[in-house]
Amino acid sequence: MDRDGGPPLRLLVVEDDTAIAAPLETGLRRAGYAVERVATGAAALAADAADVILLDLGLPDIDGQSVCAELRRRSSAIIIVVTARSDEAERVSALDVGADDYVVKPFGFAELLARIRANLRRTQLGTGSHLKVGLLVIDTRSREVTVAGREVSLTAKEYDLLVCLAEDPGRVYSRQQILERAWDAHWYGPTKTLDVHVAALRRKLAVPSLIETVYGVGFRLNPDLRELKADGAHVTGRTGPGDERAAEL
Amino acid sequence: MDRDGGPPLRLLVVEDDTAIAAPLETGLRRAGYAVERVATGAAALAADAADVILLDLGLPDIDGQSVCAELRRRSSAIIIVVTARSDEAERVSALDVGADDYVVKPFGFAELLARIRANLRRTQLGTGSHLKVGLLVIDTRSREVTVAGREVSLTAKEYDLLVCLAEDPGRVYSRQQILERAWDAHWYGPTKTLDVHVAALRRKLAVPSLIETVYGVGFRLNPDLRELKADGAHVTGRTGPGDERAAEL
DNA sequence: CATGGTGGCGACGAATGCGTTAAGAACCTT
DNA sequence: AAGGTTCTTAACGCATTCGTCGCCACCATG
Repeated sequence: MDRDGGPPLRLLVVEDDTAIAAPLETGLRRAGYAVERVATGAAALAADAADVILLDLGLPDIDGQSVCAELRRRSSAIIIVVTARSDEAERVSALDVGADDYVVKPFGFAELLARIRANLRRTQLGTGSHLKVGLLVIDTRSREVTVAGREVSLTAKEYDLLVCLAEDPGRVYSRQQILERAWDAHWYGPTKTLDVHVAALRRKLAVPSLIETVYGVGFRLNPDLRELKADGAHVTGRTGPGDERAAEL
Repeated sequence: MDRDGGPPLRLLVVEDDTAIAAPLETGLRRAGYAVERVATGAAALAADAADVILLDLGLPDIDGQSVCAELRRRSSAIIIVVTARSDEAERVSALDVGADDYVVKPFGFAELLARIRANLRRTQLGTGSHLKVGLLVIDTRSREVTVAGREVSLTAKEYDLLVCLAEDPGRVYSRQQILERAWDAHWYGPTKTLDVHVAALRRKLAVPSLIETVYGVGFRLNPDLRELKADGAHVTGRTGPGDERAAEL
């Protein structure tokens, strides 16, 4: 959890509500970050350079989106915006103007740490704002997605869903986990809508085996798909049903 | 919950009702956690650092939310609050001050374990993604299972069952225990279905001695099976021509 | 060695999970 | 307000998995 070696990463918290900011600050400090905190957009823009910026979009002075855009203009820091539950539009537009990621209130502290780490990992790997999984390339800045070089245009939900899976290729996510990440933090209700979106995604990506179904569990992104096979076949890959033949190899 | 040979995760239970805490404690211990238990908020704040904190909000001394906030201030542990069904407001505010998740009373033990695991997975603290027992390797991230390097594809129940046994190799689990963990917290019906699944597992794993039967008690995973011995028996190793049990369902 | 209790496993119907299509609801744009 | 997207829900058919039953093999007593 603490990354040892090297100077501590500088983290800027932009949050006006002290009740939220205070525990956040100490928690992040504990996790090994050098934390600075400001309460307004103006102060954020005046603050020292940071490696990671945690930006609440509901600020008292300047509207969050402008702050985000301006911060991006001045620095290449990782910007993670914090949004209220319902505000999908705001979230998307923040991402459009340069945020790298978002967390939805109320968010768990552990989740926040995980998101920070995930983004750090990505940028330190030199992949910048790109998420690559075999044939699939996701530009998280522009929200552009290409499969085998061909660009695909996705809706907001489709994109979120895909990014969620792409953040850890090969890992199996339950429906609940996906819904919590790409829909709402504590989704409660039917999960059928997810299937419909998965179907839409598969159709658009045009490589059916990219998103695999793990029967009775959930979905995962196929990490081993390095080239376009003429696999006209439909449906799923791995964990096939009663596939005893796996025993001989 | 063996995280690649790392030390056991430390788990703190904050609960004043002994009738609830005691079984919880033993159950969690059995699941591989190093459990400490305290009965008051004050004691919780004084306790040693933990990786996971299970916090009942209805404490006798300090109000739960303050304890939660203070715990978060001091540690980046995963905090899971326990609330009564009705108390949604309290639950939400606990999440606001830093809790990572919640479970609602009355909760099933299996659900609790699942919640804990889910959060560990999320934080990648629990990246003990590999469960190794001799020939057997379980990747809990991708749910891939290999025996002596051969990949085996399992159904959801088979996988759960295997993981349950693999979490403490060598330990003998009663049928009831296994059913409660891999099926549902309160299973009262016949236990015959378990036998059928064990049979399926043995067939798929193709190493019959991996899952051992303890007559009159239950099952256990054989922890001492370090290599594939081609001892006399024609059942192991390569899928022989006459061995239709491993080759066909 | 007979006997009752226990475990192994094939088979089959029931239950569940999944993919798809289509229709309504909510949203954004014009 | 109309026309377009996008999201959600319902419905249906198919595929897979699960739980039960039945039969036989095995074990532990006396």
